[in-house]
Formats: sequence, C-alpha cells, structure tokens
Amino acid sequence: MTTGTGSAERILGILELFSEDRLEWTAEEMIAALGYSRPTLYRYVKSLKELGFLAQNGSHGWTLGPRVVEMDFLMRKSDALLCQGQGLLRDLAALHPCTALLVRWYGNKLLCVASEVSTPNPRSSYPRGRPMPLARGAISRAILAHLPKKQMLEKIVENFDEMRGLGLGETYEQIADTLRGMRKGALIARGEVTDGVVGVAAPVFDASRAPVAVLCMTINRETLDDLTLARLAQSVQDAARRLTETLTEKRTDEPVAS
Amino acid sequence: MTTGTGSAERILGILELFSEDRLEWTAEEMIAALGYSRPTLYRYVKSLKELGFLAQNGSHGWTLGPRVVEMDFLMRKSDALLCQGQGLLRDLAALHPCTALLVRWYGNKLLCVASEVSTPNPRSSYPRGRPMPLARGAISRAILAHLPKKQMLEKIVENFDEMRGLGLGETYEQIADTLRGMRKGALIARGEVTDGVVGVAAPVFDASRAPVAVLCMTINRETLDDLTLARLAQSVQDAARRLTETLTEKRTDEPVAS
DNA sequence: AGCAAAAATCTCATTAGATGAGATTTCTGT
DNA sequence: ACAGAAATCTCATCTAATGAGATTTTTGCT
Repeated sequence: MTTGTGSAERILGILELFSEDRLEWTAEEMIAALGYSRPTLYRYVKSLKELGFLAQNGSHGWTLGPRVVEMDFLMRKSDALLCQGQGLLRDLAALHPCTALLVRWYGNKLLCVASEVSTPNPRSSYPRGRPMPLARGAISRAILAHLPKKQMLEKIVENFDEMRGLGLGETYEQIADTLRGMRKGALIARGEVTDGVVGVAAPVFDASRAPVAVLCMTINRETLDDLTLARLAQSVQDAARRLTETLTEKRTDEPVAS
Repeated sequence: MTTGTGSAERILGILELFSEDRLEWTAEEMIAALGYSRPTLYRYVKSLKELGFLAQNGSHGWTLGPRVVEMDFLMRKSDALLCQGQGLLRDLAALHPCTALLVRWYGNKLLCVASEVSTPNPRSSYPRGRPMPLARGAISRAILAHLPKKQMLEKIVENFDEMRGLGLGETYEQIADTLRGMRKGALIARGEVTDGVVGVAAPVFDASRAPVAVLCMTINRETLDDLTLARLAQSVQDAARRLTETLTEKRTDEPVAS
C-alpha cells in the first residue's frame, strides 16, 4: 500500500521539494513528484500550512511559509558558526576588495552562511542560504582535502566525472592523493566557479577535527599580484584557525538562550 | 499507546519547540516538553538531522539546522509580499528618520518580513523573522480592525485582558466597535510597544480582501509634529494600497521560477 | 586509562493510525 | 450558470508507529 517510508519522513519530503529551480509547486506537481496519493498529499499540505511551513500563492501554488522566516531568525541568533565567524568575515572583507564568504558543509551541499562584499563589482552572488556546487572551487577543495579517507572516497565517487574534468586525476586514488596533497596551506582556485575570479579558502574544523565550514575570499584576478595573494591566503588561514579555536573551546554548560 | 496525534504532525512538533526564548534543546528537554518516549524522540531527531532541519551543538544540544537557512533563501526569492514590498519600504524609510517595517500576519503572530532603518538611533529592533505581540501597537491594530467580525471576536477573546488594559473597551463588543471605528485612515499608536515611539501603520490586503500584512513606520516622537505625522500617515497608506494592488493583480499562469 | 552514569540505540509485540480507491463537495474560471 | 478542476471525505485494510525494557555507545571525571 505504501512505499515503506513512514509518515514522519514523508511529510518532510514535501519541504525537500523546494529549491532554487522550483520555488513554487502545485498540489498536482507534488503528487507527481513524490508519488503520494491525492488525499495523503493534501493531508500533509494542510498540516504544513497550519504550522506556517507552507503558504498558498494564488489559487493553486504553494511556496514555503512564514515559519521558515521565523526559524531563520532563530538560527541567526543560535548558530555558533555565524555568531563567531561574522566579525572575522568582516575583517577579511576589509583587507582587499572582494566577496568574503563563510560557507558550511552539510550533506552534499556547501551552503553560504554569511557574506561580506567589499568590491564595487562583485562577480558572483552568494547570499545567505544559497547552496553551491561541491566539486568545484577552493571552498569545495578546502573541505574535501581534509576529509577522512573513507568519506573523501565517497565524495570522489559521487563527483568523479567533474573532478576528473578539472584535472585532479584519472582514478579515485589519484584524485584522493591530489586532494590530500592540498592539505597544507590555503586552497587557491582560479576561475572554477566564476571566470576571472580567484578563490582563496581555508577550512574550519569542529571539536572532532572534522571540516565543517570554510572561510573564503573571492577576488577579481585583476586586482591581485602574487605577493598580495600570498598575504591574503595567510590571513584567510589565520581567520579560519581562530574560528576553529573558538568553536572547539569548552562550552559553558548552559544551552544557548536569548 | 500514543496521544492520538500522528507521526507527521509529531515530528513537526519538534521544530515548533524553537523560539527566541529557547534557541537550543537537549533530547531530555524535548522528551519532557513533548511527552514522547525516548526511542520515538530520538528517531524523529535523527530524521530531522539527516535532512538538515536540526544540527547538534556541542555534545547534547540541538539547534535548528542548515536546511532552515537554505529555505529562507528560497523564501526571499519567492515571497511576493517581500519582492513587491521591499522597494516601497525603502521609499518609506527615506521619507523621515524611522524604522520602516513590513510585517505579515500568520496564525497568532505578527512577523517582521523586512525592515529598513533610516534613523541613527533605532529604539527597537525587529529584524527579519522576529515575531511581535498581536495585541499591542499600530501594526496589530491595522490587522485587527479589518478582520471579518467572527475572526475579530476570536482574537479579542484570546487577547481580552491586554486589550482591555489598553483602554479599548470593557466588553468584547465594545472592543470590536472600537477596532471597527479605526478602519478609516492609518493606524497610529504611541508608545504601546516601545516608549517614546510612534507607530504609523496601514494594512495590506490579499486577493480575497483579507488583511495579510502591514506597512509601518516607527518614529521617535521627538522628531515629529502634527503636520509631518499626517503626511507620513498618508504615505504609509498610499504605499500599502499600492502593495495591495500589486498583490491582487492577476497572476501569470506560471508558477514562480528562478 | 578506567569507570560510572548518561545518552543513544535496539528489539519486538501490540495496535494505532496511515493509506488510497473511489465518492462527494467545493472552488475556479469562463 | 456551468463544467471541470481542485480539494475533501469515507472507510476497510494493513502498514508502520509505538514504547517498555534491554543493550550499546559516549561522555566527563579522576
């Protein structure tokens, strides 16, 4: 009668439908995409609407709802990465015209948590909440290089064609070696995500020494010479190291309160 | 064996725990607050974590997770109220030193969707996502005054003591009459939410003529005379009317895309 | 490193609640 | 006003959710 996945997960499946390519859905489209029956889908949508997770747009369209807005407000208050990283990010942005990004890794996504723009002509836009591709760029590299071997191989397998296309190697093992060789120093990539832009990135680690986020500057190549690049790379690394230290300090025993 | 509420709603109950007063929860606290058994609670938390709705903070704390950040990004792209109202809000803020707010109504909350600050000394802070009280202030009044009778009485009943304390009347019917008498013109309130601040608000309606949001300026009373106040009130009303018109225009048939 | 306690997970019998086919009602757009 | 689309309801079937209690893993302290 059903797919073997329970109601708790199924209702969340509706929230997972929403992406940058699909900001709005009709009930019919959801039914087709998820394979739920009409009564079931409408039951779930009703619950989500009542709690503010979904909102109607026009007669038949559904978008995410106001509870999402409220929850992001709560996140901005509670997210240790953001609270501790925001000032460091601002300092980085002040060093040189650039876009400075604080990006966290979750699942298979790199998600911009905060950004600071200090260049008159930003070449790309990564506002808070926007995901970016895992295979490309200094940010991605900063995460992948520091993964434990098993996890790294997993990600290589998932993104093999793209990584090979970037010249990282011809086999899984070669790519892993290439990435592991990048562990020292900041990660620098040129034009992999946006033409004409250099990315300088350094990882931030959590208490278990796993990479969880990246501090990054994206800089127009024409504003750079080698010496400046080296100095900025050092600054990014220093900031990331400082953020790591802050995040891994022993917490006070009290949960985050307002 | 259980409370008679299904799994789909129960898992969402966890997300509802989070508020400005409670940004982080331990599993034990959730168990106590929700009355779920330990295995059940942990099962739900596992699902929510895997999808990014929750994230661990330290060893035992749980906060909202990165999927929330991503979803708010999507909302900022899809929310017609925000997309159409942002520019109007900016124009209002430019008229006079103030904090200008775009606030939507959902359930029992008034939620700030966008704000623009044009005063050097903002007296209160309502960043995007922060809820505010329903009973007090011009914003609340702008919504309540325009509700159909049944709905208005409902809200009066829920907030009776507070409304009576504000001098709106001594009975439900008196309060309802007072509110209905406020339908003409902009709503003006002095110091109900923040001392020394005047709120000027006008409702925004949806396609069914129901009030769904409010445009508001909050102004330091000392920067105001009667003539300026009257002019600003007119501007707020004009902007709200314009936003209403935009929102109630016939939509193109295509769902919102990126 | 060892240990006790707390936290997290597992097992499995019971049954609550989820499901969807199909009927019915409500809403929308012309 | 009307036809068709959208949304909701009914109810028999049976899937999956539940939680008591056992077990494993993790944490924090010494």
